[in-house]
Amino acid sequence: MPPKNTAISILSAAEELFAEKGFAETSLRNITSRAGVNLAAVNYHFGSKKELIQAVFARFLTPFCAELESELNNYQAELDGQRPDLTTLLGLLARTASKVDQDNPDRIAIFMRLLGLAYSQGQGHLRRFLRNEYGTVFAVYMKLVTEATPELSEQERFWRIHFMLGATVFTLSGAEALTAMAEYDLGEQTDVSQVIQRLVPFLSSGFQAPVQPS
Amino acid sequence: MPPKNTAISILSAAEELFAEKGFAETSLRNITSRAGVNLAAVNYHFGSKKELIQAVFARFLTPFCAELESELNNYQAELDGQRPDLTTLLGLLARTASKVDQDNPDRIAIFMRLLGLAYSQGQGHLRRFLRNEYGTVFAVYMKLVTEATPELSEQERFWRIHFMLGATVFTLSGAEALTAMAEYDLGEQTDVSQVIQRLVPFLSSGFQAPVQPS
DNA sequence: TGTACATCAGTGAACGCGCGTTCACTGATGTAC
DNA sequence: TGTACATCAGTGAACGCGCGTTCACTGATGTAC
Repeated sequence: MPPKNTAISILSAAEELFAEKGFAETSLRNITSRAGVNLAAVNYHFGSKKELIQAVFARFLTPFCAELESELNNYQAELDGQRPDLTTLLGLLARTASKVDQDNPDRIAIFMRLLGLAYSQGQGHLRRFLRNEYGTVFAVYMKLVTEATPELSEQERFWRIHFMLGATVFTLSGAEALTAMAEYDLGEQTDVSQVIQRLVPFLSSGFQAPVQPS
Repeated sequence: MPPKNTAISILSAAEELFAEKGFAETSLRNITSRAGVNLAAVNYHFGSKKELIQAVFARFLTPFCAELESELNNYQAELDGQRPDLTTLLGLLARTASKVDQDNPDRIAIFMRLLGLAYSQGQGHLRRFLRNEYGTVFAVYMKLVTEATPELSEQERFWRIHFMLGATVFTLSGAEALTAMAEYDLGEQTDVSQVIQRLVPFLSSGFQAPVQPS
């Protein structure tokens, strides 16, 4: 079956390879040869390597953010002015992530890996792109998290959000290696959705920890 | 003041540049021109770029692990067979990190950034090098963490350790950007040691969260 | 003390290679008259 | 219905560039006799 759409083949190959090796380490020759298309097709369809990277993120994030937005609207309507609950908000994010790509539950892990790379490698163009395109939904989510944790100072909340983000991005982005390690060391099979299930109570407790207990 | 030792100038320049841009994105020409030395000096002193990367890690980790080992011995002697305490173990790690490079408290952030990069970029050679060189101390620390949390199953402990590692590596490796963001958004100055102080209760609560509360 | 040789730290220029990008081109499909 | 032209998707080969590495070399310092 020859691929119908060259652009889509390129996006899929790029997504896999970027997640495996990083952006700089993946060449357009890698991508086009895995996709089975001509080298020049990347620049034809996307303009440049940078714009290809952005397109890979957009293919995941556009449906994800649309779904999240509608989930948030539902939840806000359901609340009807009551205070939101942090664990519910975290669960909502987890549910959105698994809903957006039902036939490939590991897609979220691949995307987290890309997100981690985007943070750790330069990619300033990407951060700007993401903020411009998807900043609004994120701000709504943050507003609800703030309402759910009125006992925290702004500073404390700021840092704890990043602690959560770190635990999530790091473990899900390394999920493939970690589940393999867990199976080898402990003899138990785990999949990404189980990792997320374990994450939620950890994050919830951490976020709501007493401030400076010692 | 001309640098006394070419090899040390190279290590320092490489450490800075790797942390700023990543391994693949930093060329030997970048490094040698910042260090003010000849391009060929890297291969003369270290053999190859890979071995330079390993040397950068070794310069931090060798004193760090020596210090950690002696701290662990002290603590074990002090315990005298009693059960270790998780928060104390986390604090011990934090103290070791700040002790090892007193005149540059942000060094730990730079190192965490390198560690995060090592995880997220390929660098299989580096993971092998780190396990061979420093695996033993790490195993002792893990044994104490296990004794401190007998109520957790092996699986749960395994995952929670990685959640902690993720929160730590991610926030400390992005510490420069995050403290700047915190200052801009919230008008409050923060340094790395304060971030670590905030981390410890978060991690401690997360690690000891009730299993599957919902 | 003097001479010969070895070692060490560093240098300058070049090597081949893989990279992202460009460009003139092809062949198929769609549109106007 | 037929012809002319425009658009689109893709191609093959080449471009210049920066990369890590190599190599023959230099000059200073140390060692043996």
